Amino acid sequence: MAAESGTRARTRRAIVDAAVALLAGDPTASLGDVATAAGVGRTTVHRYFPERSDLLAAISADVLDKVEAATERARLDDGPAAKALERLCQEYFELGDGLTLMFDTPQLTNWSDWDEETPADLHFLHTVRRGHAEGSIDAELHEEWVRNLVWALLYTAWEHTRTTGTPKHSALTLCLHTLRKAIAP
Amino acid sequence: MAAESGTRARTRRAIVDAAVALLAGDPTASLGDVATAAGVGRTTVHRYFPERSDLLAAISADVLDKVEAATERARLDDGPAAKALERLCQEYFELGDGLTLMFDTPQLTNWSDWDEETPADLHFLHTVRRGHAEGSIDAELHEEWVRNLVWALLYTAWEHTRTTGTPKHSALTLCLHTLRKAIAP
DNA sequence: CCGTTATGGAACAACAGTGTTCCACTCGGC
DNA sequence: GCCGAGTGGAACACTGTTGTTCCATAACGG
Repeated sequence: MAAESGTRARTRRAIVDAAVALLAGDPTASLGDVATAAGVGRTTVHRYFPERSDLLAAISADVLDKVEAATERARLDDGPAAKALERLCQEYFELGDGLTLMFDTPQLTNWSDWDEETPADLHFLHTVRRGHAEGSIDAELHEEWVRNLVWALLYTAWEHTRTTGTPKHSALTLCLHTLRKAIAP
Repeated sequence: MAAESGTRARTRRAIVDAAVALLAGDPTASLGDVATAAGVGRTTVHRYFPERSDLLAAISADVLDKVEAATERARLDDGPAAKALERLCQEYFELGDGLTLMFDTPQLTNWSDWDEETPADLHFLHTVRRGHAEGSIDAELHEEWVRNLVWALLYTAWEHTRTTGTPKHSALTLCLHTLRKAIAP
């Protein structure tokens, strides 16, 4: 795909970012709302994303990119697997709204890209197996369960900040504390 | 409220039950879909619940009732608090779709009834505090965090059965195993 | 068995969201 | 400054959902 002009790239980003923030709060928000939140006209949104599904696909790809990048940063292959998962948890926590969105908008993850076998996912599952082998992760907990558990804890942590007003770092601490104990052998 | 005729009570139940099952899968399902799922005409749905919000309110009340009943059955005041929470987890797990619905349809819980201070909720939080005092629950984990954690684990367990095809009892076992370790001091 | 009670279906108006077109505008970069 | 890329807004048709009304008919109960 040809490189977009600076202006267009910036507008596209504004729309996608606004959409993520908005849809995280209300997955049924209208395109008009997205346009307003992005500070652009509804027409412009349609210019970039002809159909709603196109916008959703773009969001999906965007979040996927961020997840992959976060996974890279966690350096899953370094040190004990249990510690690696904690690092990953910290990185994922930073994804914020993107996290919430993925969690309660399954239609997004069932998209073309997420063949349930994204590189990040495979790397994650592999790390859990490594943890099982080296004894740093409870062998009773199946790989998929650990994956779902991590996502659920992250979602809970964000939810916790929203409902109780707990500062983010405290929520993250609780999240990591809980994860550490849960996966310990 | 005057007792409803047997027929009406039965129809009302069919509609509410169908709505819970359907909305758990897709919170945006139309009233027509609900009617079909319940095996009644759309007109009939409107006869019982003039507006969509009326149906939602009825569902909310219904789920709330079931939560209260499940909480009763768990006998939270008996034995160690940690064990009590495990029993509660088992009872809540049986709520099935109602669980999913509450989890990702916050608009329901923000309804009139759920003043964030339902009897079941208060009893739950009180039990956690008891656990803190008697030392059976990790004092680092704030009451609200434990509550959110339990709900998240339950949701995860159900999600796990759906995506991996794991039998329900296995998912519940994983859920309880994880909870036990997470809240242990 | 007969009347009340409950239901299903069709038809309707109203509404919100979507997707499209067109035109006037403004902003950025050469 | 100028030109074209990029934008905003108005207007439109279209769709699906909602909520309403009316009537024929099925089911239930005494």
